[in-house]
Amino acid sequence: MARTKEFDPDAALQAALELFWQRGYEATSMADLVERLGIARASIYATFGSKRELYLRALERYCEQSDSARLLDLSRPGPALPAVRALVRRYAVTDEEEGRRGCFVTNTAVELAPHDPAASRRVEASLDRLETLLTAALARAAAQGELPAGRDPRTLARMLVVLLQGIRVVGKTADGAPRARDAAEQALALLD
Amino acid sequence: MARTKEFDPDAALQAALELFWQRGYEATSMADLVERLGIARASIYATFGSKRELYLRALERYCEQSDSARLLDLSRPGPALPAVRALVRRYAVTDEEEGRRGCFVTNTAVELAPHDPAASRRVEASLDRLETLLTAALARAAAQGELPAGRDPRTLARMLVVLLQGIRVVGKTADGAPRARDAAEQALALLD
DNA sequence: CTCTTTCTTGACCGCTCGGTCCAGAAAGGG
DNA sequence: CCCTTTCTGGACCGAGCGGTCAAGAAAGAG
Repeated sequence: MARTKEFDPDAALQAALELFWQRGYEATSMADLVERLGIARASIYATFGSKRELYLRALERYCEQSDSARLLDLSRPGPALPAVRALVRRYAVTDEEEGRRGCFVTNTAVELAPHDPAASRRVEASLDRLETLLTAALARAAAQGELPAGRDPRTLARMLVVLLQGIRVVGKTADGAPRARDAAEQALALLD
Repeated sequence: MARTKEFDPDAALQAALELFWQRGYEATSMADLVERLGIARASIYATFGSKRELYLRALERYCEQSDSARLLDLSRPGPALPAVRALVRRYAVTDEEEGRRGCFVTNTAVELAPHDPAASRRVEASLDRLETLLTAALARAAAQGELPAGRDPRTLARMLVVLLQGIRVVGKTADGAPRARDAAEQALALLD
């Protein structure tokens, strides 16, 4: 009935996600996006509405991707504690470029959440989701006798969630890696 | 010999600090600063050079202020562990406005450090300083028998530094407070 | 008082920002 | 094949950006 889109909106969203993730919201201009996505300005607006809406869509996509990846990591049958440990350690060991980029949710929490309710809600949802997944894994660990007595899965999960956010912050600086690694190992000592 | 300044550069810097702290670098315009500082645009440029230099000066000032406050907190003679605990807890319990503002160093780490070497260096210096202060306090605690055997003060300090950064991140969202509180208490369990 | 020097003020600069518009291209239904 | 509909590309928009400048006001030295 009418002309079809020439570009793949999903690929465009992914490209936008990567740019916003790397540079943040304010520091990314529409001109940057036009260049990176390889499509015209008007097509971006026709497809995504506005810069802010595009950002929020990208954030949503990021959350979906990392949520499903973490669900996979933490829900494998068998021992639960090693999976938790592995996840925390993976946050702690990153190369410098990865560290500079950090976590898109963390970045959004700091840059936009304080004055953007929609962004804040998504950040909150993402943290909740991670906390829930970790709590479930730790509860499973407790049920399987992997956890010392007297540890509360939810409280432990909260500590880990907060610690992971901190790791993404200190990872932004040049020599953040050793700090992050030590911090992760020390926190994991609470699981022994 | 010549006309004297009519405004107090120190007060102006403090006002700029508060504005940058609240809104971040990119989201604060020179027009905002002119309005808030109550002095003319050109006077700001004559005194501080550029928006970026003003920001870095404000950051430096913030670091000096919080460093000396924390030095006072952590260097009081007597038991060292309660001071550490109190500091961590003070990070964890904040009202909503304080939470939204967060920590200026954390904010800078996320927004500017990845692409501004000068900002990155200052963030790093501030984290180093906090780590050093905490390490010293924990070493003192260990020497006074307040700490369980087998705990390394530096590693513990790194864990706390990272955790505090995380607290400042989750505090940005609406219901971050309970998460932060639980996380702090759980982490402090490592000091028992 | 006058001269020199610095500070203050607000108009002004070129540029980039996010966002819109329109003319033309392309695709499918009749 | 043509007509309707949507998409594309780029020129274009007003607003706001960071930064500069020139003219006048004020203060101390002589």
